[in-house]
Amino acid sequence: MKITLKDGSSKEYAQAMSVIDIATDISEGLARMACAGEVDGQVVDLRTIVDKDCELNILTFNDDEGKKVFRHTAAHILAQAVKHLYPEAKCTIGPSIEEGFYYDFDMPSLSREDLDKIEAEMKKLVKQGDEITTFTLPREEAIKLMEEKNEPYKVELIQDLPEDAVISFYTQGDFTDLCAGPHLMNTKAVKFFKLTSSSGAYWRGDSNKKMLTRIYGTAYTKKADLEERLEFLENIKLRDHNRLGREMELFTTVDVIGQGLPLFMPKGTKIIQTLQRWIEDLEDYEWGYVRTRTPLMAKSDLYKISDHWYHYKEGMFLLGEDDEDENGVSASGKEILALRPMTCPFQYYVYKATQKSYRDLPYRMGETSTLFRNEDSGEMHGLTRVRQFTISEGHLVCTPEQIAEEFKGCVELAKYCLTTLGVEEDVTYRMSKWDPENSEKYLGTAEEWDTVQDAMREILNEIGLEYTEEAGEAAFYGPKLDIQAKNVYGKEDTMITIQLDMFLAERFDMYYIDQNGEKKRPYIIHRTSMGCYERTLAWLIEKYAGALPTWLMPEQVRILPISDKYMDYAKKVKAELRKADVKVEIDERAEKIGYKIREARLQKIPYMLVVGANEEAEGTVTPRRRGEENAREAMKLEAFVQMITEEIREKKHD
RNA sequence: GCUGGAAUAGCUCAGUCGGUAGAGCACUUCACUCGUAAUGAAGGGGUCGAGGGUUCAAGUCCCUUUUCCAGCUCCA
Repeated sequence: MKITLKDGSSKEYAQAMSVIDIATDISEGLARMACAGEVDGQVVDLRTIVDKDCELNILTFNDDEGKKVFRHTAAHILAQAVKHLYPEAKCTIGPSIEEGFYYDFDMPSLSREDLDKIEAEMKKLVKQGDEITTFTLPREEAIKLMEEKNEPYKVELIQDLPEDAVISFYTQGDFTDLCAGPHLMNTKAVKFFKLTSSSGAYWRGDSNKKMLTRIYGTAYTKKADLEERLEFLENIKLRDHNRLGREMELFTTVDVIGQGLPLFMPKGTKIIQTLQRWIEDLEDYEWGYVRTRTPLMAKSDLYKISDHWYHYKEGMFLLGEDDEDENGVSASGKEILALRPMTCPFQYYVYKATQKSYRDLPYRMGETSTLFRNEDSGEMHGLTRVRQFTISEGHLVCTPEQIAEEFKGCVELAKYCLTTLGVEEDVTYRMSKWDPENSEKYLGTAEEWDTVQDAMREILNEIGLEYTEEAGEAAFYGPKLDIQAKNVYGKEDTMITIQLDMFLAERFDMYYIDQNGEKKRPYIIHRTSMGCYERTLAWLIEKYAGALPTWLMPEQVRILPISDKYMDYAKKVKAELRKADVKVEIDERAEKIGYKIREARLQKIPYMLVVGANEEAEGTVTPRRRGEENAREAMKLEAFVQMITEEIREKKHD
């Protein structure tokens, strides 16, 4: 193989390479494509064979960096193809993303047919195989070049670059783009790609700016990898909770009821009830919580004390007139009520209702709390983003000395919940900090925020948690530890949150009496143990493709009599299982056994019990476990009852 | 809120040039009483999301609107 350097010299390597791969010339900050690939069927990482003297750092597609370069080049080919077919289109930006790339254009929106045409043009360009070259220009000349090419967005991008920035361009054939690089050496490498979709996207991610047309695509070095990816995208639709949850009759929506207001059907309700009973008992009997039950609405006065009225009014549903004066009184003289978007101030008044001593602390309040948030119409999604939802809400009021220990307890409880549900491997931890650039969005001063954020960081480090830090994600009253999970499409949501609140205790004048008989300000932790039930159910459906662990299933066992001659025995089996609190039904219909089995399988029932002459004669059942249908062995009814009750009690999952 | 797509029986979908609304599954009834992924027959079921317009005539064309979907923005 041959690698050409910027100065024109080249190096020959002994291996004969067949697949195109990537190299980056670090010393010049430029990218070059080299030939790499397979030797005796093995993918070779070129770093292992490159002569150090040539100062080449070779990236392959196995590196994240290599994937980025490869797909970023695919984005440029897309832009070139779009300019060929739509000369009026204006280029903006086109980065690589996880498993693909996109490019935003100022142009009219596109249909699938349009995407197919663009794809065909891209294939032509790839086949043509233009060399990709680069050059740099001083600022003024760079602006001039983009003005000549009538690319106003590029001009804006250059103007926003630092004065002393080196402004680089990449050219392939008749297309030149402002770009920091690096890129492949030649377009012919990007053989296997697919434009997956197009949609709108705001220029610079700002909803006040123009809506552009974004084209998404994905690209791979191997045909098999591309096909595998496309198949994966097809298959995840089958796990999508929004589709599966409706198919399984867990929930539905009704247009006259409204957006973001799902209706739980009997099966979905049963699952949530099981989760809720588990969480409430866990908190109360193992973690020392007391339970509260507080109103779903309150006068605006309450939210003014908490400051929600000023920070979050847009997100609240107001009852009554909404043309209220500064005192929250409407033109008609009626007081404004608002549905609650959170539980905090309600539980604070439970705390305040009786005088607390340091001996009462920590005071841990739990509530299965329904909240209302007026999300914008385009934001709702299935069960993960709704306007009314129910969370395992809680507030822990403690002394300064207790705060670290209590915070750790909350993390431990959250982890226990995740582990029990079998999803602890699927989450990431994020410390959500305030944004000093936007301090008006938050209560308090920079010093106060630094103090409490340092305190949280110290606790997290003591626990040994792996976490990222992100500015601008905090609540207005304090920093959060957010436990994040991705849905099947890769979108991230907060599943659990644990927050330090350093301001509201003072606003609500909460205190306790310390050892010296003096009033002291407590600290408060806001937290959820398993977050929002709607979102958790969505997550579990996608995690288990609808086949939830037995303990959560609304129907755990279905008895399938061969014919109604065995109905009496079926009823006896059912009674035994009911006695053991197993959720069990009999399929009493006069259908053939094969038909009943088919239906039970489609409904992902954990256990089917086929009962006929043999079972009746011997007092046995023949359990057919979900997913292991071919393993069928008769066992005594008592043995089955014991087995399944143990599985349910221990909340086993696959 | 923004961009685009969609909405026809309970569900999944077909419906050509504007000319009497269809299939499969599901449901009901009857027969069958069955051993591990669909027994057979018959029947019922529709203001074609809603409102308006064009037309002799609208599921089909136009406008408005609601909901759902994919993204963007937002997520205190």
